[in-house]
Amino acid sequence: MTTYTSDFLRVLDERGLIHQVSDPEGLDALCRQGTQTAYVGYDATATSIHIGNLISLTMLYWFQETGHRPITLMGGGTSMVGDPSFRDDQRKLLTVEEIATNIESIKRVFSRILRYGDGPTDAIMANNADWLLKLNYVAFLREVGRHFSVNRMLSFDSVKLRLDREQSLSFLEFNYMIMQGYDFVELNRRYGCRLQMGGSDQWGNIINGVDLSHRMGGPQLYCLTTPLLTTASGAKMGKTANGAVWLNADVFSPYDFWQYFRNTEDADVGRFLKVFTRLPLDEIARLAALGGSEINEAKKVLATEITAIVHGREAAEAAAETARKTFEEGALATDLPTVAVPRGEIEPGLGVLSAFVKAGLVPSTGEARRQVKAGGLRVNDAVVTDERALLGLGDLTSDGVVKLSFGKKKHVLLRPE
RNA sequence: GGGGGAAUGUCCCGAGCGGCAAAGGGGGCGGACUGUAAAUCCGCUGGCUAUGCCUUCGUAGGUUCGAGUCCUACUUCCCCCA
Repeated sequence: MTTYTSDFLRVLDERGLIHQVSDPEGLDALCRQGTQTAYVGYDATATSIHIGNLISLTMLYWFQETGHRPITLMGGGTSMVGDPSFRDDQRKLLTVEEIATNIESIKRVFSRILRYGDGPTDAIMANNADWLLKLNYVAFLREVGRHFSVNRMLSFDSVKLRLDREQSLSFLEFNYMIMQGYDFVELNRRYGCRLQMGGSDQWGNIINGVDLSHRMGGPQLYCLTTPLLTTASGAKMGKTANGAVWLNADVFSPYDFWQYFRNTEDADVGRFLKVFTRLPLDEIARLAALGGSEINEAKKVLATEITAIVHGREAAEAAAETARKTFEEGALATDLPTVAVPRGEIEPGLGVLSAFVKAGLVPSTGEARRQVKAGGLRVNDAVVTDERALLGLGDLTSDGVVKLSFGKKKHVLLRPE
């Protein structure tokens, strides 16, 4: 299947967002028959979703753009269990309160990307806690559980890792795929949802839902997954020294977010532009073709466009400007990430090592000490050579801050107050 | 049901005669070179109020001056027999 005739699948295909489709012809035909409904499920296991999730969210965006109705499903119920897919250990169990907090926090990003409301193609926010938590155990087993074969469940790649690693897979977690399968059927009943999308690691879970619908006498459902994004040198995307690249500004600043994409490898620029931004394909082709150091221009466009989608145009421009001042002019950009320090701590002299820890640039004074030896720390652009040096009010620049740098790229301003 | 084996540095894999903060990789971070890229080379890769102190080898006890290393029980997993 190489040529799609529906707007939706054509766009996804052109942008390299399709990894696998359960029935390409069938889905293509369906998408041409007026407004359809599709969903993506999001775990509530953290206070924010990350760039891995941004891809599926982008698919929902294109789904809506091409005249359909997207559903974002919050895993209020499934997060009580935890998805064991491709994990080598059990997740820690979340409390009901943690899940509720996470959902509230996660929701904020969705409304930037999708248009919610009551219109025919307005997005719907659903929560599987609404039906999963009410289920009666035995009734559920008889109605749904009987359609699942344990033999088959054990054959899924998603649990292989766990089994091969000789780690226990609890019955609790084993139920996850059943719940997710049931979600699909339930969303079909409630909203006529016919398609579930997700990352390629969700294929098994989604297919279970497609299967379950069959067995329960429901309509034909479809599954579409995106490729797992890796960088050209093979690393998984979205990991930094400090953890994942989150979409919520309070856990991962727009500036850091912009920087993350600014540092994209040359070989990835074209692909990332297609996957993450909404720029026209001919414009992307032009940018990706830039050679040598000119490709840096394309990286800036990439960074600004994605940041604008997630954090808004204004925040994106600000991040770009801060970066320009810092890296291209070598000037002090006053809106670099800033950490406030009580005046009382600086006045008597604050140890350089603990200053870097306070700024969040290094995790411990031990690490700071090592970095001094390696020449990786700088105060106001001067390399720190003495680990016992003290920072005082005399180190404040004319802007009243101290600029701390870790490596060439990470900068934080310390502001006494 | 019986017998044998495994679990190591809270990223992963993996050595480890009773003196061990524990070999070696991978990954990650920093430096050099560059273009805030890749590749390459070099260094680092438990914590701290630091010539010392504290916490780490599945969990809990025990033997010992001293235990990752020996003993006992437990947990999880693998293999063989039934």
